[in-house]
Amino acid sequence: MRDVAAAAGVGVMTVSRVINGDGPVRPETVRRVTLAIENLGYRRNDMASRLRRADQSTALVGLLVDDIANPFYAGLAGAVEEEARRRGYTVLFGSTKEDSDREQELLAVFTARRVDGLLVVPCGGETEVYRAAAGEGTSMVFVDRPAGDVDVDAVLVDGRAAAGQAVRHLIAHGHRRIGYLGDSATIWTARQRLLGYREAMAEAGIGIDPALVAQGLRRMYTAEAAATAMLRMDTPVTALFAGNDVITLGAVRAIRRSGGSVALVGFDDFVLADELDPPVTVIAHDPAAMGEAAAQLLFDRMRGDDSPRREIVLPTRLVVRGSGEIRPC
Amino acid sequence: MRDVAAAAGVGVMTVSRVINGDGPVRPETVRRVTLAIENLGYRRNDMASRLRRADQSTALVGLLVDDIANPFYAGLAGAVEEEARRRGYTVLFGSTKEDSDREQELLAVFTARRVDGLLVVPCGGETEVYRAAAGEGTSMVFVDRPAGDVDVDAVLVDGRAAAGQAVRHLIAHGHRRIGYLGDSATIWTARQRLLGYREAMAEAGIGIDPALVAQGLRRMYTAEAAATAMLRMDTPVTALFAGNDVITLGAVRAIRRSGGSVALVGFDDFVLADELDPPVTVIAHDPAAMGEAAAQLLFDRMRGDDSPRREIVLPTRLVVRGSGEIRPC
DNA sequence: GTGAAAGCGCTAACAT
DNA sequence: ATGTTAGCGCTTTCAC
Repeated sequence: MRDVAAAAGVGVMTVSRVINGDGPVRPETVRRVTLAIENLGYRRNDMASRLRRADQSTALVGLLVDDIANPFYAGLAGAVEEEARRRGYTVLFGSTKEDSDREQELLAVFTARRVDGLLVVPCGGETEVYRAAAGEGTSMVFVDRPAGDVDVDAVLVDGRAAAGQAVRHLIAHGHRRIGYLGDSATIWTARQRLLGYREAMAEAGIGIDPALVAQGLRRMYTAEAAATAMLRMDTPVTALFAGNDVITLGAVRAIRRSGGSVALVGFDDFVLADELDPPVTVIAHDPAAMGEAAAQLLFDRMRGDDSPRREIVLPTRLVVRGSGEIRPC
Repeated sequence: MRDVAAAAGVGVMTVSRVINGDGPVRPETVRRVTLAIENLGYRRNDMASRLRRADQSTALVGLLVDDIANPFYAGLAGAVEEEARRRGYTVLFGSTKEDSDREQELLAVFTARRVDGLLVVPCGGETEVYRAAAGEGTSMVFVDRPAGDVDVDAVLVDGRAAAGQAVRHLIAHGHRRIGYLGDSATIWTARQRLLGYREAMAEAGIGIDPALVAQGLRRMYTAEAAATAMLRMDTPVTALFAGNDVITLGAVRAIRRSGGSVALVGFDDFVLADELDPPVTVIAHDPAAMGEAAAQLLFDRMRGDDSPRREIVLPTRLVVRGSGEIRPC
């Protein structure tokens, strides 16, 4: 910048004014400075600029998801980036892989960079880390899950009600031996969905066989194995409820390989669900809508909205396609 | 930091030394400073710290993809983030949505933030922007596609050869009326794949009917419509080659809806490809491997490797599953 | 309209 | 082992 000022024969302050396009500068001076900038290929250092600025804003938001490679979080991330870009913000992102240490590390890195806002899919674990990360000019919004009793906005779906609806749907089609396939119990959404399953079963007066409840399924193949085991029991399941998209894929594979006709309702919609045979009945919701809502909430907070904690519950809907309407033989 | 220094009764430099864990400080002093840090809830401003540092590194890398919501780029992003995190770098990301203006804007934002490295899936357009972005302490690597004649490393697959292999595979199964469904001709990969298609057709002495070449398909539904049109011609296609994952999904839908048995080979593998009926034959390659290779190359460059431009070509393989082996009736 | 000086939060280079 | 001074690249404040 000093070089530019020297080349244009002006002070650094004038260069600053020209770059920022504010403050009074004579058109002729603007031209000279612009020319010098061109010639020297000068580009302002945004970090240095922001350091001295009054608003103390970095125009940075951090996004922490379970795993960006998962289509659900990828869709969410796409919406978040879109909202951020529209407002002139840049997105830092990280995948926690459901590891608290890693989450804490990423949170520390982001806050050290003084992000203005934080969008977090919290993994189960100590909630103290969130309190430490938020505050002092850093707003925070939870996405997909809340975290303990932390006083932070959250955008969620009612997985408990939706899972209940899914399981009641299976029960209505004559099933009583219904298997639950879910993610780790450390994850709030997984617990909620299991709760919905239990409630629907209890409502119908069906006792729950512990062998029909598989938890901790983090990958498609483990889900497939768990589903296969349930299909090969002495008294096999006649229906399965799968707790998320990845698990549903595993269940689809297991059912197809078993050859039998077993009912299935999955949580989360996915591409090609309607092209499988049978098409897969799911509890659908919109990851992009979730990202957008969360981003909007976050930017409201960043703009100074200090109203009480808000919890936005997005709708889910049961998409009937065929796999969930198979009756037990 | 001054507050901490005052509270601990030391100079700011001692605080700096304690935070960075280097330089000689008496254990007793360390304790006092650490305590003051705890009490005041002090956290170093990473941006300010890096501004003054000698290496002039921001520990930031930028990732620019077509669309993060697309599973292919999401997988790539996951690998990039993993490699970056391992090395203590943070990832900024953006989706260009194949819009040159948007790409240029994001590149400008990233370079203004002085990212140490840039991983870019370049969209077709002026190549001048890349020259402007790279250089001056910012390394750059292209992923998935090169850009014109810009002297920048690239990690690619040989889409031309792979597409040729796919089309020859269809020809070997007796097809002559083979439709090409591809993305915009502005995209290098799309052009390469079309080239492979043309070459394989020419090799077999099959003239290309322009009506069988559909380009510019950016979404599943447009691809579906284009495929449907080819299936409903007076002399319909007996086989389709789909230029990417999204287009393949559209083609699958079109074929299933048409009810006929039309052969299909798709570019890019996708989840559930083997669970469809018929299972989909594809040209498979690994987005995560691509992200990893690109990140490694980038970090090598950032470490000062100034060897001539490298071009890493990752392998593809034809995964025979059924849809590509259907013979014309 | 423009420039000089001070300072954002921190570290390099030298003191002591 | 610790403190002091200068300065990273920029903007604020205030003087001209």
